Amino acid sequence: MKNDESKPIYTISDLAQAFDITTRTIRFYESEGLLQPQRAGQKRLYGHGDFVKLKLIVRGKRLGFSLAESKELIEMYDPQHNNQDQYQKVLEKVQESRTRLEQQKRDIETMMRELDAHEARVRHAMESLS
Amino acid sequence: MKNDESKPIYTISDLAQAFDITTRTIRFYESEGLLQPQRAGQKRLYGHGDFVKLKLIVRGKRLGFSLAESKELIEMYDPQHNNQDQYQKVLEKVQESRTRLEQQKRDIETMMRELDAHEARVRHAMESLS
DNA sequence: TCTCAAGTTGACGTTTACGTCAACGTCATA
DNA sequence: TATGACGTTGACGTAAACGTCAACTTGAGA
Repeated sequence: MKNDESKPIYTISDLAQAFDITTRTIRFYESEGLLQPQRAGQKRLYGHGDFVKLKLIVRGKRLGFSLAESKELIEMYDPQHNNQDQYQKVLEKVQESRTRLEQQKRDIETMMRELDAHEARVRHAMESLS
Repeated sequence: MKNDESKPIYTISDLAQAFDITTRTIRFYESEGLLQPQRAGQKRLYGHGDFVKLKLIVRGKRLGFSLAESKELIEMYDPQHNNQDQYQKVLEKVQESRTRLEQQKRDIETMMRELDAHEARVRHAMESLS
C-alpha cells in the first residue's frame, strides 16, 4: 500500500550532474522508453525510481550493456510489468544475466593476470638496462 | 632470437569459425589496424600472433571495450611498439586498465547481489500463491 | 576445361547512442 | 520589463562497428 515515487524530486539537470551525462542523453533515454518522468507543465520531474533506473543504466554501460538490454533489466525489476504468469520468465532472465556476468568475471580475471604478467616483463626489461 | 609468427597458419574462415565472427569482421579489423596478416598472393594468412590478438579483441568486446581500446591494448603488449623510453607509459596504461577492470568487478558484484535479491523476491511471491 | 568454394576489393547501407542546432516557452530577479 | 538560466521539441548530423551486395580472382577437384 506504499506510494513510492513520492519524496525526492530531481530536475533533469540534477540527474545529469549526478550521473555525469547530458540532459540530451536523459531525454533520449526517455524517448527510448527507459524512463517515464512526471511532468509539471512541460517540465520533467524525476523521482527516486528514475534515479534508480538511471543508476542501473550507467552501470550497465560500464559493463557494455546496450540500452535495449538495460531496458529489459529495468522491466524485469519492475513489479508492474511482471505478473504471475511471467514469474518463470523473470527467473530465466535472472539466470541469463548471471551467466553473462560470470563470463565477464572470468574475462576480467584473465585480463588481470595478463596485465600482471606484462607489468612484470616490462619491469624486468627496465631493470636490465639500469 | 625466436622467430614467432611461424607455425600455425589459419585462413580467414578458420578464424571466423574459431571466434564465431564473420570474415567481413576480420577484414574490418585489419582495415582498422588491429591485424596485419601475411599474404600469399592476395589471400590472407594468419599466424599464432593474429589468433592471440583476435582472442584479446573478442574478450574485450564481451567487456565492452571499443576496438580503439583493444587496439591500444594490443600495441601495449606488442614488444616492437614499446621501446625503452615508453616503458613508463606502458606501466601507466596497465594501471589504467586495472582500474577499469576493478570498477567492472565491483559493478558485477553489485548486480549479482541485486539479481539474488530479486530472485528471492520473485520466488517468495510465487510461493505465496501456491 | 569447367565449375565451384573460398577469397578479394570497393561502395553503400544500417543500427546504436548520442551531439548539435534552431526556435521557442517560463520563471526568478535586477 | 527585460534578461538570463533552465527547459522543451523537432530535425539533422555523426562515430563506431559492422552487414550487404556486386564484381572479380584463384585454386582444387570432377
